[in-house]
Amino acid sequence: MSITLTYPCRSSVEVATVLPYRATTDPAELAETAPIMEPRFPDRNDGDDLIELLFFAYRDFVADPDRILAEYGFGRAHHRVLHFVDRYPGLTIAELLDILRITKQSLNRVLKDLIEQGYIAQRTGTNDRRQRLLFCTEAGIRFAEELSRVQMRRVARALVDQPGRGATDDPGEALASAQGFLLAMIEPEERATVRRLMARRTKAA
Amino acid sequence: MSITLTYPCRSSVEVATVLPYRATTDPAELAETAPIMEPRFPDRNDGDDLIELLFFAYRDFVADPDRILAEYGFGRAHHRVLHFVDRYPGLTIAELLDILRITKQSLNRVLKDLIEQGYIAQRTGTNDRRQRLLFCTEAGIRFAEELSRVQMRRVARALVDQPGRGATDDPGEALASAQGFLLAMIEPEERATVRRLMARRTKAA
DNA sequence: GAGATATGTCAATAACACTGACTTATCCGT
DNA sequence: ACGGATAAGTCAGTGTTATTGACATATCTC
Repeated sequence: MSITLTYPCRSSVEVATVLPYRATTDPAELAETAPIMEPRFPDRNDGDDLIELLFFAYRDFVADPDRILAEYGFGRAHHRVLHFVDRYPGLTIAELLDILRITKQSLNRVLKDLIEQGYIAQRTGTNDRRQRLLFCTEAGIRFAEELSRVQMRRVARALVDQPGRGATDDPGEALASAQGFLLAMIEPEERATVRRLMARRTKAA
Repeated sequence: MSITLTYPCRSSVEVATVLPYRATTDPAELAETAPIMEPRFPDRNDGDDLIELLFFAYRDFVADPDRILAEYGFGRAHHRVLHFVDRYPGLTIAELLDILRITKQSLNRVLKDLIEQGYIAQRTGTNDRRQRLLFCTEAGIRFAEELSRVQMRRVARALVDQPGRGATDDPGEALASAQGFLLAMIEPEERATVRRLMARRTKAA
């Protein structure tokens, strides 16, 4: 029942025919429910390892800025808002809500803090005057930069430090494969949105 | 001042001589503070991209189990405890606290819920009777498995789905490089601990 | 002008974390 | 066997981040 197309050398991921989950009972829709190729881990430890590594990596990844934020009396939520507003100036509230996946009320609390303390400023939209476009102030840019620095350092080191990678290995490959993996971890329907967003970045090289 | 050892083809990570940060002012210790090779992104967009991708990947990664947990009336904190106890039966409270990086009080709240509802059981340590060894009950194992399944699926797909990867590419390589990157993201002093922990896994292949 | 949209705001609640202080049981070295 | 250290449990209070539901305002679009 499970056609293993596994690749020769080692246990990693196999592809098996599996009936895809459908929320419908509509016969017309179910008719087109052909078996699809569903990837599986022949050794579930490989999957568990990756799940745990993601947990540990994220744990330490957020610990860096947390230390700095505590000095300013802010939390992680403030960091996320500041980060995205810094990187995508002119972001609207709706866009920010879609990125962060929190409610308007949750966003408002932290956004209010950042505006009141002069890190973020609002401007009424020009095309659509209902929108509030968000921008970082000078202080906001500096703050975002300070937070970014520690995370940037960790990520840069991670690309170079990888055990098993020789000095001859191209870190550009490590970067590309990390980006590829992380992008593929994103919900498929959201990938285009993320790509579109990231294409809007304004920082100079 | 910044010696670029960048690799030919594309902009990714360069290595520059940088004075490492030292918390000390002790001259003896400072004397041995030789410049070390500090990796940098020549194009900071590469770093920012990776930081954001990690955010988005983690956001969607935890969203899967969140939906299931909500049905049971549990939260993320319960999932984390259940996951680690399931995978490392006999885990002690102290070990769990070190993994999760939360306080005893925070752990106790969720652990109590899981014990009261029959997903986790405690046994007094045999070597050291002060310790409480944690184990999943049958129900706990099933619950953990249900939560694991959706995350496993996302991770397995991510290794196969990666855009730019042809069908000829070895997903074993994708797995190895994702593991390498995530492990390298972990605080260096913690990597050994994580490796040691993961070597203790008990699940059959 | 009507309905949809973007934002802001009120009140109440829950999940998850923290600090600080204290207790109990057990282990280990002298 | 005593004393200090360690593992765990617990009490009370607090803060951050999130939630829901309801409603208000301004603006856009047709």
